[in-house]
Amino acid sequence: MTVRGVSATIEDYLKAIYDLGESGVKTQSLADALSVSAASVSGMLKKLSDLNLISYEKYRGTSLTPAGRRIALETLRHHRLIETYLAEALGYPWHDVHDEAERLEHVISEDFERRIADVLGHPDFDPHGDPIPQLDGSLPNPGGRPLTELPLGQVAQLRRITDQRREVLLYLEEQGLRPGETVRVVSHEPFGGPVTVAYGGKQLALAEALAGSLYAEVTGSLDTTSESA
Amino acid sequence: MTVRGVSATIEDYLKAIYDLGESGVKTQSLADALSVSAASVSGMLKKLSDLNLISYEKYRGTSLTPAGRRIALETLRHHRLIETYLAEALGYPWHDVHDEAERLEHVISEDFERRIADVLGHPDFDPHGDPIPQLDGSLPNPGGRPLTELPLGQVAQLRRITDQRREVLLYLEEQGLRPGETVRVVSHEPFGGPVTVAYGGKQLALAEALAGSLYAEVTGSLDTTSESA
DNA sequence: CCCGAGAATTAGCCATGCCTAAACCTTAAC
DNA sequence: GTTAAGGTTTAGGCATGGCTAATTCTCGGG
Repeated sequence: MTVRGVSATIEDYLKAIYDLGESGVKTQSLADALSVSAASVSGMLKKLSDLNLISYEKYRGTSLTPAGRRIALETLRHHRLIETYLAEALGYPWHDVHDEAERLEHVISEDFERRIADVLGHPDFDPHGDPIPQLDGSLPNPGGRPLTELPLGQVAQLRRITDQRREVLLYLEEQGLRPGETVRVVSHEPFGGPVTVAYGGKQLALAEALAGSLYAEVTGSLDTTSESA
Repeated sequence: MTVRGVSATIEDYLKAIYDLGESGVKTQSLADALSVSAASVSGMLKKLSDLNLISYEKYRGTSLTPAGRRIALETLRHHRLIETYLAEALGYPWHDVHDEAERLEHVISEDFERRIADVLGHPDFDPHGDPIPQLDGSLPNPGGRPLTELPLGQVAQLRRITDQRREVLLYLEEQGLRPGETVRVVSHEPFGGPVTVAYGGKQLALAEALAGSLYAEVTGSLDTTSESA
């Protein structure tokens, strides 16, 4: 168990429920997210319900109680602060921070949390652009829209990548596509076709699903030239 | 379980066996060190023996095999590097690093270890003056002798405090007695009497047992004036 | 040499979380 | 409205690591 009186496993369940949505989280999606059998999830949901961390009606899905949400957000804050610290202070590449943070998040003290937040100047976002839950439980607004929803030719700044898979992040890194980059959507083929994005003098065609996990903020509202509209 | 294929519990047992001595470590001392019942220790010793991490004859005490020692040293290296990092990079006070390191040591990757070692310039000693096991398995020579064995009046530099108790470290810190300080033993009363040490313009009388856990290195071999010999 | 004290081990049990297999709901299609 | 499929829960186990109580061993003193 961790510093806060619940086990690391429980923290992982609450975190997973949190980012699977506001309510009606299904057993099977949790099982998938946690790489665990549905039966195990059922057992744990019973337990979390007894602990008043989730509300749960059998066969009906689950959602966090305020107490459960609080723990989920604290854990997420740990995770994202650690990711940021690993990148900023220890020079970790972007795509390597997740796994390390996944283990560290459960064992650091509040003191540790405070100290790295101080060193980092109380950041709002982690290296993937994900918002870091604040001490008061609020979430900074991440802003931006998925590349799939950006008008063609619109110049925008890449803000966030929500895909968590290491290989995907590694690929984007290799292609030089990371938060902060200025991008422009050149084309978006219909029927699930690829999204082509221009940035830093090159173009890249992305699967639509992947493009949907990249969020960019419109900067100057300047449209541009070339093979856009 | 940790990065290295054994559980955090096993790492703790091996670490405890390691610093309880070269051989013939007794069940009860392990139980005391780990705050666990002697029965639990017996069970675990059986298991560690099956894993070839210790050699163990029932009722005869135990000692580490090379494989066990390797894991103990790796864990200790983690622990002491983390302690050093917490103090140097995050401004932890001396007496707070132990508990935090105790949890972190089991979950950091080799990558993390390498990065903090780099940042710290591959130190030989942690904030308590304990030697940090090196990558090749060697231990830097800590040097120094216990204050109880220093000739009266001998000027020496405080190198190491082996007592692990937080309250004790806090006390020494409050008294300004920390590694690096120049000290001189003023008196040592017989029959377990206190050891009085002079440093930084003040004097302090320490219990003999405590004085025995403070190690100092003779610097200039100058004896001095005043109420010495 | 024997005996008792104290240390160590075994026996039997508990909690946590995981698993597979079997039973059970819910729902959508007919 | 019935039914079959699929998702969910229950039943029954396993591994880890802890506990207490009972047993067994070792060793020093007589």
